[in-house]
Amino acid sequence: MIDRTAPGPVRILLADDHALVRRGVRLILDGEPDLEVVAEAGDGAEALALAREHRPDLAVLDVAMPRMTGLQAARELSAALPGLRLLMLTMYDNEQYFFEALKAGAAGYVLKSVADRDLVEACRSAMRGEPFLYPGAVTALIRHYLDRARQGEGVPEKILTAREEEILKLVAEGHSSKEIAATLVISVKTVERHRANMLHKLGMRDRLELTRYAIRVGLIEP
Amino acid sequence: MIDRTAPGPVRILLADDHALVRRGVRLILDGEPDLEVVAEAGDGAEALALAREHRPDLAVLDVAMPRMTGLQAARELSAALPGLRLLMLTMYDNEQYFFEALKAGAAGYVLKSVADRDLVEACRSAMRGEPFLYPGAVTALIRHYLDRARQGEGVPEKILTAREEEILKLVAEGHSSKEIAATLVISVKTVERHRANMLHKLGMRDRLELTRYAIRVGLIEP
DNA sequence: CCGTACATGGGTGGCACCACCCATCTCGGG
DNA sequence: CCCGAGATGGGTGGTGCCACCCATGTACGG
Repeated sequence: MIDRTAPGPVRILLADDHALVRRGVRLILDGEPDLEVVAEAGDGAEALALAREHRPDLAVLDVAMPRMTGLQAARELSAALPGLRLLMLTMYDNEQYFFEALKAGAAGYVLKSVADRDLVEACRSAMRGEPFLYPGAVTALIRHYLDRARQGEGVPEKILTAREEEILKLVAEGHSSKEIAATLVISVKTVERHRANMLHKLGMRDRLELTRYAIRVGLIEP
Repeated sequence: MIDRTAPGPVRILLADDHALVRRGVRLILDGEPDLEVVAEAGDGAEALALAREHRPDLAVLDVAMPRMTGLQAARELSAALPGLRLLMLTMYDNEQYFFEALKAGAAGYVLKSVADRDLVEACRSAMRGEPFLYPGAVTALIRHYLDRARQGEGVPEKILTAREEEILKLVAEGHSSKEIAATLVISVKTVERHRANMLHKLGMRDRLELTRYAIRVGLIEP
């Protein structure tokens, strides 16, 4: 665990699949004297590896990344490096995602549509241990959630299992059951089983509705 | 039309719905002595208004924006301001998008996953009147297309007919061929015919891809 | 230690989707 | 005045999706 009472800027790991966005965010953060980007990752797996290597104080993670999403990465990061603060960066103003981010241990949730000052403020809030979220008005909601979570109480449970989400992503990307089965090295029947379970859980009729759902929750891009 | 032989930096209009991305891209471009961002827009309509007001030399447009997509904005911009150079910025490495961008009069097509140097180079290429695109290898393809467009009518014709769009909307909303046929009071076969024509035109495989397309162009909400 | 949740796999059958083939009618432009 | 584009409709056949049925193994919590 890093000693945050020590002087020097906050050391930040930045993960986003778009190099252009990374570059821009880095310029914004490095422009602040108390913030410093020490590593950049292009996906969740890389973020995990770089975090182990660089031991940053704070990780700023894009939610939608190839290979491993920012949410998965957040879960792994908070397990592997307990002292690490997490800030989620996303394009989608989505409630489900938001709660998942909190459950994954994120200290804040920042939309890409916010101004650059807000990102800087979110970083500082995260390091102070304060929750930060985009509209600012919903802070009470978060605080309430965090309080409940601290007491180990009921949290908004995940609708889909990890495996189901994995398969949903592939379904929504347009892959056939056969293709998905080949990718995951499981039987076609199992893929169809998971898909059927998701359809039933979500009250949907076909993979087209699943696709729109996946887009809504930010699992894939349209 | 602006006199590009005059000295001074290239005056750029930047349009992206994410303020954070705008800020980052602006920092990248303003870091170059020959490039200068003179206006920022958050959606296509705003881009159009700001372009009329500021008369920039170059517009860098995100493809996916609310209200009016970058592609629509590009079409309107090239009609309203013939001297304006257009550069499309996108998250999607998608061939269909790419050709639509060219049809809309774009001089280049840059992925957000590219490095910042490439964006700067793309801006300079666009101002020199050279095509720029991401892999670099397909340049001949673009040049060929642009040559044809210069001689022939540069008018970007609509890809889908009105009837096709009507049916696409219903398809993307999840209605079956039978339901659509009943709604429009035509035969199931005709619905399937239109759908097949669209699949062929757009180079797609199934209605799932059509749905994502409909969401992209703003025909329906996810 | 037992139940529940989760992931895995199989079989059958109906139906929608989609790719081919074919045709007619209308309308506007060369 | 014809010709191409668009809208309309039909048939055949393959394949994938999806709804039912069934089962086994593992892991975790009460």
